[in-house]
Amino acid sequence: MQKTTNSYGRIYDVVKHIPEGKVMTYGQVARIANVATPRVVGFALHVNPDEQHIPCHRVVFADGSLTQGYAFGGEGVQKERLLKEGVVFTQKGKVDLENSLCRTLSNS
DNA sequence: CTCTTGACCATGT
DNA sequence: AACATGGCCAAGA
Repeated sequence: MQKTTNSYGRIYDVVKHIPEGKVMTYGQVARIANVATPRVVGFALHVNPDEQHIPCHRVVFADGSLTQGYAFGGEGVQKERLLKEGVVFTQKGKVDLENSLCRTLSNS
């Protein structure tokens, strides 16, 4: 596993491994995927070659806010999707990182 | 090879 | 608290 495909392959693998009801920040994914900067993560998800198998909606900002600028299928759909998965949101419209942030994958 | 842009993050004002 | 700037790395033209 974790074959050294490209940095992208690692990103997709990590994102696909995000458990339901949990979310990860771009920086977190970048760190676990051994990617240089979170920008590459965002870029990788942007190309999104397997959107049906890559839950990019489970990837959020470090603040817990959702993707600004572009949605994978509509505006606000991401939030609806996360809510349906069991992710908790705050009154501020952000993800409750205290409860939904996946840190179990933190690879030392 | 060089320049620009990009689904970010942290800091400063 | 909100807005603006800098820095990081990679891919496209």
